[in-house]
Amino acid sequence: GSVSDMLSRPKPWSKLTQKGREPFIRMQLWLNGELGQGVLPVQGQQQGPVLHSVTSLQDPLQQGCVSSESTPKTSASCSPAPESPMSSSESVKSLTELVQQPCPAIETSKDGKPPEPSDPPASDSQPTTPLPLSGHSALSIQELVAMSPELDTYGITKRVKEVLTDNNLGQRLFGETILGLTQGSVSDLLARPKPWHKLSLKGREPFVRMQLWLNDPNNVEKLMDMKRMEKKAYMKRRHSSVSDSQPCEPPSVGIDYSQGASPQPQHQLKKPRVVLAPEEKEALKRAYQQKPYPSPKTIEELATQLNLKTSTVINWFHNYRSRIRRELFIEEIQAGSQGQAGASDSPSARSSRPAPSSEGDSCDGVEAAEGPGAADAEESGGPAAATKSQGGPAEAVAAPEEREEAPRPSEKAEAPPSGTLAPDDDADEGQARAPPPPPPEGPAEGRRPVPKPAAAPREDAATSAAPPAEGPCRARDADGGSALPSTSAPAAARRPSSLQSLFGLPEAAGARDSRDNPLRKKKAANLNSIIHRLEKAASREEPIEWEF
DNA sequence: TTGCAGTCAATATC
DNA sequence: GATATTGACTGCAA
Repeated sequence: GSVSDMLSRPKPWSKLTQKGREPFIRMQLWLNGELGQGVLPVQGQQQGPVLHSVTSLQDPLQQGCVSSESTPKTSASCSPAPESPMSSSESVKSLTELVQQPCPAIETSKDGKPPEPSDPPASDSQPTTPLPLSGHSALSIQELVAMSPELDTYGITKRVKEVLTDNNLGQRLFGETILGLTQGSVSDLLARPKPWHKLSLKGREPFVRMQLWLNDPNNVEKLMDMKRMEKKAYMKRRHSSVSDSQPCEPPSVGIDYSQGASPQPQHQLKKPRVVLAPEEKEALKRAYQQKPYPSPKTIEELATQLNLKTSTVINWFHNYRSRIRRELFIEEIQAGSQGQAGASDSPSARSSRPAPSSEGDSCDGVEAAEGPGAADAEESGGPAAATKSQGGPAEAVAAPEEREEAPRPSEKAEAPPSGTLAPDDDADEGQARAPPPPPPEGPAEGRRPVPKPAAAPREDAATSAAPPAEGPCRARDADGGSALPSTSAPAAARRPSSLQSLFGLPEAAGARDSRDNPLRKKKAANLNSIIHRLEKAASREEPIEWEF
């Protein structure tokens, strides 16, 4: 009965409650094939009156970046050509904001008349800023996300970046206004988008929002308006404060910080940000290479030796693993996009970005530099082919053992003394926890004095801990030394030793172009990821799908 | 309890 | 001033 009623007497979008809109969204999705295929042939109705708005909603998602497959039919069918962008944009809004507020005038009348005249830009845009999704809006967006077809995150971010730069719009404004995220998050998101399938529902939300925004014909204007308004507000504030002459009160709560009474009010609340010294990072990286998943004991030791809080060490490992993983994703994407051209792997990536030191860094950051081209070659051992596709993972997987050889003694030459980290058991434990890959091989714990910069005493420990075959290490084999040592980063100087040693990069050591760093990192990361998954799989026993 | 995803927000860099 | 980096935090899942 409800269906009948709805089909025969659809209410205009603007008159619908959030709940009332739901069926229309579902219908639209269904029409687009996003929902299970229906049995009913719906054609004619597609354009059905009501849907317009709904349709638009959907469209936005589909256009543009939807990954290839999904879109086809949809677009065709549902978005009647004429669909004025407006409508879609509107709908976009609707999705996001609509729900939040009483409806913006989006009316739907039958055809997509743009009921709501192009949007009154500024004003509404701003007020309506979807961001902070709260309540409903949040829900709706979530629903949208859940039902959204696969989006090309890389493509979306690319376009967003273009639009922002072309129009001189900042990440902060965009993030706060459109995504509800801070500048840092936006930057990160735009620079390192994860592939859609690796994102959680929550993680997909920003991409859906970006897609909607991209499809909004007035997107730029709205943002510009926001910008203007912000500026005005700022000026206004400034003026007022000036006029007051007083140092105006700090925006927020500042308040008492001045008084002596409570010497610490605010301050104490804020704990100073911990900034790890390069040496410390190095040490941690080395430790990571040996054991991406250090045992509590190892963590403890690392913390002690580096004079850091254990929580800092723990956080560092979490962040590092996570970031390395992301780097990999990007590379995969780039590789893929670029061509899959050859072997997907690294080559591409690197080629594209020669000096990705940056990325690399994510890991190490430090040295990335590398020699130009050459590196690549090397890295892949065989040139290109190798890496990614290949090697990377695959091989990795396959061969853990091979790599194992690793223990490379010599390399270490430099190894500094220190040492002792928790090598021994750590090794076990650390990895142990998860069915470690193949560590067995070498109990190598060996603590060898690793060269590390003086600073980090312990690192060597880590390092020293012989590379039990850690993921990373293996990498090296893959291509030859290039791999991991990356960490060595610190100064060029040190690199030789430590890295090599760790990873045993053979000759590479010498050569090690910097370039590899990034590579190595990637590989290392990749390996780690593989290992981790293997471990999980082992524990679970289920087959895993590797996508390398 | 552990690991991870997603973010924030302080800093660094450009 | 804008953007990039990164330590820390929150919430969730296994």
